[in-house]
Amino acid sequence: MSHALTAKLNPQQAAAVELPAEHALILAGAGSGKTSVLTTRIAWLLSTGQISPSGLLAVTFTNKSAKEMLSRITAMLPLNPRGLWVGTFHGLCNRMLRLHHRDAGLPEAFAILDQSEQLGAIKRVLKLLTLDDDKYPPRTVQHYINGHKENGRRAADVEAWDDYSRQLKLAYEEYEKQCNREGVADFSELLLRCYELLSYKPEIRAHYQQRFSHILVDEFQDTNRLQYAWLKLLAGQNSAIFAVGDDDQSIYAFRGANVGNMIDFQSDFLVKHVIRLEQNYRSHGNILDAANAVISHNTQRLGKELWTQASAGELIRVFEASSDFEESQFIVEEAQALIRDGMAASEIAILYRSNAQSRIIEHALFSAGVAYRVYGGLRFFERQEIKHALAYLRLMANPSDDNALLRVINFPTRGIGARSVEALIEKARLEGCSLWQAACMGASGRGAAALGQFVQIIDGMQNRMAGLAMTDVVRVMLELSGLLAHYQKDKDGEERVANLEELVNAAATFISEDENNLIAFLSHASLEAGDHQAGAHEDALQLMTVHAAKGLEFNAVFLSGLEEGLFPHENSSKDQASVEEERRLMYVAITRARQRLYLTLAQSRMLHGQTRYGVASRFLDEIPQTLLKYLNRGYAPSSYSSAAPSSFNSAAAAKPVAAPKKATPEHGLAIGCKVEHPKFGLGVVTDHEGGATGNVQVNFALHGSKWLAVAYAKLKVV
DNA sequence: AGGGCGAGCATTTTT
DNA sequence: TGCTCGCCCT
Repeated sequence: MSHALTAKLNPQQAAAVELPAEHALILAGAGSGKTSVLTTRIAWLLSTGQISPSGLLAVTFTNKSAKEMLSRITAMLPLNPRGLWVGTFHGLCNRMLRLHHRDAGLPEAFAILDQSEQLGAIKRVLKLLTLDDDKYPPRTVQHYINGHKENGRRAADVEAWDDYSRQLKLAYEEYEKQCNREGVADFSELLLRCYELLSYKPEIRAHYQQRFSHILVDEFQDTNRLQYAWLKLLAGQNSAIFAVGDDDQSIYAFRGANVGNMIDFQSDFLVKHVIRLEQNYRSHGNILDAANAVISHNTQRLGKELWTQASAGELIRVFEASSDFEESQFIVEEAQALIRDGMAASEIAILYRSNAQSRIIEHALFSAGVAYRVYGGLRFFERQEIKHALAYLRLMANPSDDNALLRVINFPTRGIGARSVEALIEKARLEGCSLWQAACMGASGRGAAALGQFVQIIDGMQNRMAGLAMTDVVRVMLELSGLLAHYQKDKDGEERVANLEELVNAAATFISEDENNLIAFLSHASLEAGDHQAGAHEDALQLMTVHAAKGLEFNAVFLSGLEEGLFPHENSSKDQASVEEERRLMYVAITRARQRLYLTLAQSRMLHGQTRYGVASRFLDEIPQTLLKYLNRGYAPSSYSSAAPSSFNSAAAAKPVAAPKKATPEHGLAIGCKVEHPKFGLGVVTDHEGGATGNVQVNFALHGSKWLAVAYAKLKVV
């Protein structure tokens, strides 16, 4: 039995799949077949009869990987996917909380707040407490609250020592109260609430601990403290945790991921089995050598080196452009050449460190008429009209949801202005009730009629939804709320109307195992915001940040903006730890490429409305020269002309670029000149003033930008 | 109520 | 430079 499943695996993969029921850590390098190992492990456990489907819990970070895992398991074994506990951390916690909402202290129909809704809720709290927006920016407070929750701390557990921290703590306390009153949970609340449920309810904890004999975790390096604690609690003494991850691909520390969990895991759980998957099935040798060379500069590693049976392949192509404009021209022409040679556009990715870099590339692609797709835009359930519609649906499920009520009480406009809303809020505060209850009590003065009308609308929806299928519930809502009519009247509302109709389809497609469809549908909408953009499957060039590219692979990859300050980002080049994270990001970027990798940089770049002159990224220097092929080495700052022909068979030539506008001063240190300083090292001249006896501004690779007196600074032109 | 405008700001992001 | 946010004006 096991032979059939593991036949296609290499010895390390097979060993991992067939490990005994004990804690294990699988260090899976990029492209080493980790998903195969994870899914085959599950199939092996099930098919050898070691566990039944209900004894298994597999957790991932994204819905995409959860779906991928499910479909691969069900392809190997005939199983009902609904019975399997395979999902995201948030999805699984939501599932448990719905089942035990009473024990968790949540209403049955609790709503899930996404990031922006949480921010809105926090703004209301801050307003209530009359905290100054400048001193307590909502985003900061949000970060503060989530940070504490992700470390398992309730407001009561937070220490406050001065006025500032006392106010923050107070805001957290008020926010907690507000969420409880309204029956809503934000994303981190799902995890924390579930963790507390398991901590405080021994019988529930015992139930799940006995039930799940095997817990499998994907992308373990991305777990935060709370997720780790949750896993530990769930595992108890009897389950085996099978954790798969890659410390070298840990790129989410900024949102709480704690790579240290991998080390803690080994000691906390006395892990006996550590298996390294180092054979890479994705990239050619030169690409892997480059990745290995770069990542070897990191000090905090568990240790791993990728290798491949594939040939060395092509050299990595480096293009140093004079400007960001020229850089994007180069990328577009080169990509067009690849497409002409038969490569599918969707197999070509253009990666960048920050979203702002996409603009100029998009412009170049647009001018050249090349189809492209940018990842990272608004998603379906994040659209304004969909949010409005969902708010009505939420009110139908739970009218005490003040967030939802405030969103739509006057949308479409029905004469409930800011004054009426203020009065309503005040009334609810005095009565200690929800806005809905306050609204039901009726209002005095102007606006009373409008408020009554709103109450009737919601009541009407609730009355008519009984016994209806989800699609009809959505239709009734669109009708009675006036949303559909509103957008139909709007001359630019065509797309929004189409999206609302799409929402009806989404409801139709949504088949739930849950008995209360509306609540399940709303959870689904909050937890899976949907695809990033329409046309996902068109044949188009793929544009995305390096972060977004994690987990993906392409035949050809352009990695742009390889300059100090951009990549590594200047905000991350101060301390060693963040430089190491940037380096892991570089490692992720390089390992996305199967056959061909381009590294591009620009000497000058428009950033925040100013032209900046950058120095080549340190990461470029960390790649052995023998792996690189400079497409335009030996350019001169005043006339770089074209690159050597570099594509398979075309001469994609970069256009010559005009010389710098400012006249060259007498000392010869023109803008763009590379110089070396005895103390600060290498840099680039970015500005000058006062002629031969004046000053020059130099942007040093390792010390940032400085003004220096030409007469004294021992600058050497290099 | 909704648009216009100026100020301020500007990694990375899933759930 | 280009966007978002909030405020003010109509």
